[in-house]
Amino acid sequence: MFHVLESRIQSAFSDYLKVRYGLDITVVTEQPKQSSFGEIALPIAFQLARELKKAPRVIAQEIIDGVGEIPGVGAMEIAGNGYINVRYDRGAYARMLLEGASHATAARAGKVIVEHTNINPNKAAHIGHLRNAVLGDTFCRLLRAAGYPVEVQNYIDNTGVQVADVVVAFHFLEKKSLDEVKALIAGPRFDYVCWDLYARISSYYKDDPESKKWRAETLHAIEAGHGELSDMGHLVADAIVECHLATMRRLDITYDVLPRESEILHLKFWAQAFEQLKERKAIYFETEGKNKGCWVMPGAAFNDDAEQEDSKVIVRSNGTVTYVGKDIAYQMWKFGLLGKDFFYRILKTYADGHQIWVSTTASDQTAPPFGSASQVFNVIDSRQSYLQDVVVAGLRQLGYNEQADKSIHFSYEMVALSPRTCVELGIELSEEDKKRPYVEVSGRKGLGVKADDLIDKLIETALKEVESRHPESPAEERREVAEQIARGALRYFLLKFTRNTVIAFDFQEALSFTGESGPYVQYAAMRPRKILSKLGERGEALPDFATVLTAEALNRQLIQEDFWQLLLAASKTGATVEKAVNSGEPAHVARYAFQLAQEFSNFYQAHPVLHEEDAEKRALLLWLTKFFGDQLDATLALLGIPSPRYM
RNA sequence: GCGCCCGUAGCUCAGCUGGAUAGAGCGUUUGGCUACGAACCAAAAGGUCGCAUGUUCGAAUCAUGCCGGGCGCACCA
Repeated sequence: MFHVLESRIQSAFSDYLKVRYGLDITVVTEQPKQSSFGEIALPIAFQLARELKKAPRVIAQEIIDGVGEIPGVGAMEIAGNGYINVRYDRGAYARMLLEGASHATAARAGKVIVEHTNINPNKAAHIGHLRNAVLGDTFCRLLRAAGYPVEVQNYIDNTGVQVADVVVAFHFLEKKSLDEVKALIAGPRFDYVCWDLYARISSYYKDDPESKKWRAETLHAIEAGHGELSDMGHLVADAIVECHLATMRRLDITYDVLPRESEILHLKFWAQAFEQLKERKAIYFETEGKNKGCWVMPGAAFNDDAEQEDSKVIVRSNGTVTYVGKDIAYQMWKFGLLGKDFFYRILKTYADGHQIWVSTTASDQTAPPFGSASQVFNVIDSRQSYLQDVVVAGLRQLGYNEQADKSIHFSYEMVALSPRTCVELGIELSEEDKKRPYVEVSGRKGLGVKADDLIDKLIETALKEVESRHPESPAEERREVAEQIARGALRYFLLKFTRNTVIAFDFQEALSFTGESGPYVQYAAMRPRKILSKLGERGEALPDFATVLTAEALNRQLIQEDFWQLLLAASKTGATVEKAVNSGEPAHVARYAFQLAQEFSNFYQAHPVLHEEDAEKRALLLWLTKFFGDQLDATLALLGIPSPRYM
């Protein structure tokens, strides 16, 4: 609601400036430094001072006098050297909130695709993958809240080197047959088995470089798509994808469609893209130098200043296509530029009816129309920004400038480990590493925190707390609450950092349920519900707010500053979502949730709602309680965090 | 060597489309459960915003240069 009034003020000002001074400028608004200055501050007079050659205060006065009445605005005043501070009409504003004035966000046209998770299906997910998935999933929720139709994709590289390596380990190292691998898949934690195996084969390659020929052989078989090695590749990849889906499900993360690399190959997506790239001279055949015999994209295409920047190989001299090439084809498909589509089948249907589709080479199932988006967000680690630049350059070279502009690398920094956590995990550190603020994880070495281990640990920690506080509750229910708290703790922990901050993962910090944490917010969100249910237990009903709390009554009550500030804070959800979507920063919403929780905890402490005797004030307190509870729950939902019924 | 990111309180981080007295959490010290549950609240201490120059009425925020740290720059993904 806050931003509705804010934009109303902005347009009133800009209309006036146009008429009065003939100026067409965008009016910026800010939050005043101190709440006592009002709700909105406009530094517009400073902006105009030079142009109009007048003192800012004089200009500010002219504007205030001229701009006239703005519905919902109570007063405007000049402050400091020429700030214009705007105060809302408290009663009118509260009344708008009370009536639930339609701030229903308008649906926006143009599908947005968000691609996230994208874990190589060859081992268990780790903490870094969780950051990717939680960021991507939360951003999807925010986009939907802002009115965008969203399609969630999780790309599966099921024919790549990493899958091949695990197949090599099973087949050549462990001499396992297909049936033996199937037995392992049926057993517990197949993704953990592969995690160790992947580390083993990686070090084996190092000790015995000759063994790399196994990889080449396996990769070739997988790409050709037949034979035992290929079958095993599919078996492993499909099983690991199931593990990943289950892990993500624990955090309430799901997908619409899983496009797989095997279909990109077999449905000849690349061949189609290759023709376009050649035809439009986006790539050329190199006849000399180190890249002789390859199709390459000139360095100038993706790097404007460096002349000596190396070209990027797209097709190798042996005729196979690189990952970047395949990614260009995939990116073209996302925008509907390829002239080809996958076939699809339903991979699974969840209890709530949500279906996950997966690409396939032939199908008689009718799938929703996937792809053909007008905007694409690729949630990918910042370490891959160079390659993402090449992909976008590919679109541009093909003449798809509009799509290139709408192709966004939603990058984030890695999750490393704090030295203390390394020690806990039994990872040996060099003296040099011990002094560093963080240590990078390595899948190849098998170093890292597995996602499921972390979630288990969080649940265990939460369960202890819940058990000590609610010994009388059924065990099953306590478990459910503990799971919700764990989910809240983890998602909040991963979201509270802005994207370009390296997270030095630390168990102690992640397991903390106090201070700026998910459980703190969940705890605060539980309190309004508790108050309202206590009211019911006393046999009292909620007053009819709409009749008791007239604009006059609200004005009387909201003179009290902390009530007004509280209400104001809780009305900024929409503004926060908008800001987070525009800046691509889910952390803004996480911080907002924490702020709301703080405000309410404060209120809770200061005003015993049910003990209030003055009827009008009591009605206000109850309404604030109700309103806050709803806003807290809604904000948590935006973050994918559940609100436990008790804690 | 080139490119991208980071440097703000003891620690971990917000704030960066320039704007009023630079903010949180943790930790430290102190106080608050006979209240709608203390996973809470209140208070205190704690800052050359890496350094320098510039632009500006005004810089943590923009520009340039330096210093320190991280990550990229494969016919791997």
